[in-house]
Amino acid sequence: MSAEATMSAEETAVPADPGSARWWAERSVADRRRRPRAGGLSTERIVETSLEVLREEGLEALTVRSVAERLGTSNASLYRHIASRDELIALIADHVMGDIRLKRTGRGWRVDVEALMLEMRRVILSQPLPPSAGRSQSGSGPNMLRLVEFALTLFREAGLTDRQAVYTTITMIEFVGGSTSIRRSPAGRGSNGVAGAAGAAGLRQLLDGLPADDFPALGAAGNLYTAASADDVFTHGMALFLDGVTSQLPGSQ
Amino acid sequence: MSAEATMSAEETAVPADPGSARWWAERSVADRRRRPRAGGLSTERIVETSLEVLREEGLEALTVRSVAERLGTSNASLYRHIASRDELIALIADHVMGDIRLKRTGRGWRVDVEALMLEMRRVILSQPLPPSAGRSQSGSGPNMLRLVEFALTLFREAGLTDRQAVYTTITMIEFVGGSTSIRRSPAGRGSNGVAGAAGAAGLRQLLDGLPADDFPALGAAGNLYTAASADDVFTHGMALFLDGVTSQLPGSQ
DNA sequence: ACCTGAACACCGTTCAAGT
DNA sequence: ACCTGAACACCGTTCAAGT
Repeated sequence: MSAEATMSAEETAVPADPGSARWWAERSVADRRRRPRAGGLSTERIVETSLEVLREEGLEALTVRSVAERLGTSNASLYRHIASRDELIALIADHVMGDIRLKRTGRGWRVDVEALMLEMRRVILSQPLPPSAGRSQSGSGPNMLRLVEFALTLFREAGLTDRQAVYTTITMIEFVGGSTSIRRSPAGRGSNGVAGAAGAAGLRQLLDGLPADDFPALGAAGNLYTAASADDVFTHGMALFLDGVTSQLPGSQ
Repeated sequence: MSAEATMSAEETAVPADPGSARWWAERSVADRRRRPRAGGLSTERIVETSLEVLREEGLEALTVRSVAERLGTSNASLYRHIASRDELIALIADHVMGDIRLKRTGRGWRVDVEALMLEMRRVILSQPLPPSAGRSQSGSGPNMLRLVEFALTLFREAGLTDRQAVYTTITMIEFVGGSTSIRRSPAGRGSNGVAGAAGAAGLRQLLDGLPADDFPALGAAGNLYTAASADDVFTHGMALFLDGVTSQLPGSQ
């Protein structure tokens, strides 16, 4: 009864944060009572066009105005389908996650989880939205739920308890998200190919300016720190994670 | 020689991305030739005032204009100390990391690393900048380098090779960063206390709307997924990480 | 019912002109 | 050398008025 009161209050209360679970829930309800016209605007067309803008001009150029212009309408028209720019970004963030392919190899949970993590990383890095912009807003979208369902299945079959499977799934998503958002050398639009090299040179320059006495470990391992590639670090971190999961399985003494 | 050419070219080439290693390096050079006046503006005063704005009104209210007004100067004056709003955010992001206390317990590497991770999480969550905004721009700042030095020391003393210590340190930072930026139920400024409860209710509502046949695992573990607290998930993920590190130590067969 | 021109209330950033 | 008024070129969002 009090649960029901909570449910119905959600419609009228403070508007839900774009990308939050409640926002996705309310949006799917609102979508059902929508009656689209042929040839008219639609959320999908808006998202598709937004991706074009992002790919060609980057996040800062993604304005309600630029998307409307590309669609040949007034910017005010978009507000019939999205309530704010933040909602647009939330929709894009989950839409892009739809590119993640979920498949079993038949060679055991560890191989499958590893493949899933690599696939997540590939999609997050190749998508035109900066990882930092999309991540916090995509966690509860339909495509992410699909991924959660898949990961839960893998971990349960591996032998984890339901509770362990849930926690491990969330941890996996957080880890992949974290490892894709830091350290992409010069993030953003002005991406000339020199990115990686410039990043390493800048780091070298930074370490050289440090007082050696205060940073003995960085002095000793600095070259490795400078040279560490994001791919290698991810591979290492993924192994740590998988080893950790293995140590939680019933069989492992 | 070609290395020297690279170094000197960096001053004149494309401006460095705020928060990137090169940006921090160039900034520390520029800072040395600055000659501040008594009672005048300074980067520190600007950062301090920005934190006030953030604490009281949130990220969207943090404008060059609002900071200038609070300082009693023209907004144009800030551009003598920062080149853009993004630079301001990068400075804030690292400044806040200075609150992270680095200390040894004397009870072994695992206890120390665990304390460090909890301390990072505490500071990142209590700082007024949304984790997603600060993270990608703080990785190479002076306070983060201090933390890297400390973590490298712990992992080297634990028995990891320099290469393993470097990769493990980066992985740790990425993991803590990732786990703090997803799933803070309704991120942002409108934070009333009901945050967590509303987030759980929204998630419940979302799962209830799912076709049960397509989501068997979520159907079975849905309650656990809805109820999982961010703290518990972090504790679990941290254990996975530490178990993974343990399995890489020389002693572990 | 849908769409949109025009306006509102802002932004970040620049620069010529002041002290 | 430092500071700043005023302007430039934008934003997201709203809403009355149209079809």
